[in-house]
Amino acid sequence: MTIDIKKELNDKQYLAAAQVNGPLLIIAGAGSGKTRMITYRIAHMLENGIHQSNILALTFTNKAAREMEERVKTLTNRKLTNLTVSTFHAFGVKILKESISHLDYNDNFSIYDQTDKISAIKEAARELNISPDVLDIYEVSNLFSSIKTGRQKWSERNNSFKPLYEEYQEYLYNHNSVDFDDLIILPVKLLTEYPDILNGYQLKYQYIMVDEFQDTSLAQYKMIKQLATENRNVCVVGDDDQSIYSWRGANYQNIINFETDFPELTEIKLEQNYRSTKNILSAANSLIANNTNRKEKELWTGIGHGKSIELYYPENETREADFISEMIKSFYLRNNLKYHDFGVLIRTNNLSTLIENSFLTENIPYKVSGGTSFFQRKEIKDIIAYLRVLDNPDDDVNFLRILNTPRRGLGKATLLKIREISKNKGCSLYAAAAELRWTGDSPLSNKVQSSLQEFIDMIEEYKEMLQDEEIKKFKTIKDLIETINYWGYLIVEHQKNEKLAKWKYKNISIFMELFEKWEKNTDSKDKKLGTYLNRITLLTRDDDEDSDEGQVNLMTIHASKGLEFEYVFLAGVENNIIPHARSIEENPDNIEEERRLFYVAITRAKQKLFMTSCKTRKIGYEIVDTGPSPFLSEIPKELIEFHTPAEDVNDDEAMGYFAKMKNKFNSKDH
DNA sequence: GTAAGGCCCGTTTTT
DNA sequence: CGGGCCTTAC
Repeated sequence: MTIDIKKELNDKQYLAAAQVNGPLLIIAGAGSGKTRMITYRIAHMLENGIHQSNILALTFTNKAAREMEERVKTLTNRKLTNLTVSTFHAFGVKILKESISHLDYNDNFSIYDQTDKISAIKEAARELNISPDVLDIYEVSNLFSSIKTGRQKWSERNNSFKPLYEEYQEYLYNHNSVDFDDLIILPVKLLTEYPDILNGYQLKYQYIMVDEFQDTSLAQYKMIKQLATENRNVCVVGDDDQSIYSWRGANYQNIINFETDFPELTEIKLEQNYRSTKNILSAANSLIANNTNRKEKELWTGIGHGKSIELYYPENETREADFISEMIKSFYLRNNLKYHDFGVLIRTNNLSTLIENSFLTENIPYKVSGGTSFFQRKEIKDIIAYLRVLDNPDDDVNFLRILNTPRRGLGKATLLKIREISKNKGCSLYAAAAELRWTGDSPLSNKVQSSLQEFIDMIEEYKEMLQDEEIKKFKTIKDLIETINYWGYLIVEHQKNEKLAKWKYKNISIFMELFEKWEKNTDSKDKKLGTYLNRITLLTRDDDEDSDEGQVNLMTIHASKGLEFEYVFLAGVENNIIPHARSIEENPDNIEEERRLFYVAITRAKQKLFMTSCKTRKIGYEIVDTGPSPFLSEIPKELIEFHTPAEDVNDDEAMGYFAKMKNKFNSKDH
């Protein structure tokens, strides 16, 4: 079967998909059929005899990667098990798996996420006798990230953190662990310092494609450049107007770097929008025109004007949530829409709670993406920590997490003794604890001694079981959870809230289901526990493939990039939320990035856009008068239908509201 | 030495 | 309101 890409694509898209050789820069406006173009481009390559294993497609999120892979598979009707479609970070893990031994790491390294990183920094601070409360740990963590990725240099202002940074690095190294930044930086190091390794990858990946190029960091760009510099078959696709990750090191400058490093490039602009109505697109265009730092472009659409954009001013955030629910319900019933045709977008994760509550009361099926990831929840992290230690005993951060969770009488004093041995012997905490267990004239009380012994023996036992290929790991882990009596722990910890305990335990069951599915899945050839652990550390949402259907999508604007919905609700369109106060506080120039965020939000909508701007909002504990987002005034008035807050709460609703409040109050105070 | 209860504070966005 | 950290109670 051949695919007629000329017929399926517009002229510009065709040009982009047909040019397989040489560097290509594609500026693809929102909704310009970028994914479609990329999909066809890959299919076109495959049809022209390029082997799938020679293609590397890099994306930003797991979701995007999965989607792209699916689409290519469907289009070409091939299995494509050797096509590499991956996020930057997952690709980094792959390189490290293969070559990290050159850097003197073991390939069963642990990946530390944000939380683990913070604990590691705290540990490092302890080593240096820096009391952790003098540090703004969050800030330090960001600084280290900037230093590591080369975004910032040591200067007089931050020099004082240099010893701590070095200690932190040593800590990671000693515990055979890497952080998220390492997943990019270490591969770059390998590719720079080992020409053989570089050659190997260049030989393998002769055709490279990068999606969401505007969101790549300088380090990620280096990686691309290294891989592509020999073959020069590299296609990057991006839209400077949708660059919303600069705080994480994403750099618009990369588009310029690309132009300098690959001067022979072809540049193609995709400006026809296939997604939104004229009204929505005009609003987006007028808004983004206020940014100074951008590539000139004007998106246009062949679609009609469509419905007007509507702006509502709810009294407060509860009313806002109820309003959104009501609207979704009524449109769902009247307009023959499915629930998954609705997208509810928010600037910050914490805005989701009330909306979720409202969906729950109204029985609207929904799905939140982003936010605290499933795998970041405490109960899941606890179980993962056990698995981490079983896989990599040097992993101190996770050892610390499980040593006394569930409580087994191994507290501060015991830990101090373990630390001492670890320090003297230069070994991991686990090894130190294992040694302490046998010490004859133990400095520990009998009770503690036997508890420690039991703990270590248990770990050893499960370690052995996991190595036995005959036994299903799923069963072993399930067994482990029972042995440590995690359920009992949850009950004790949440005595006053049995529901919470049950919910948490249910999460663990879900986790186990996911694991079992993974283990059973014949597609995954590498069934090592560490492979699974490293995979899930990079997941933010629970990627349940088939559950997208029939559910309203609730997510942050950041998470919505690349997606589209028939109807979009944008909540919290208020000053200090978008643009976010913190962002402006940090640097007034961030206003442009906030505007791009708003732009991304608007351009998700196909048919209809609703915006809500509350008059008051509860922030922390107090009720604050809020003003509408200043960006609203950058959209031509005639495009928006304003709904003045005329309708006050009617009596019935008011009663309902107060009754709810009263109940809430009563149940809390005995 | 460990665990339970009191007190303060509130991470923008994510791999 | 809930989680992390510190103090006090066993």
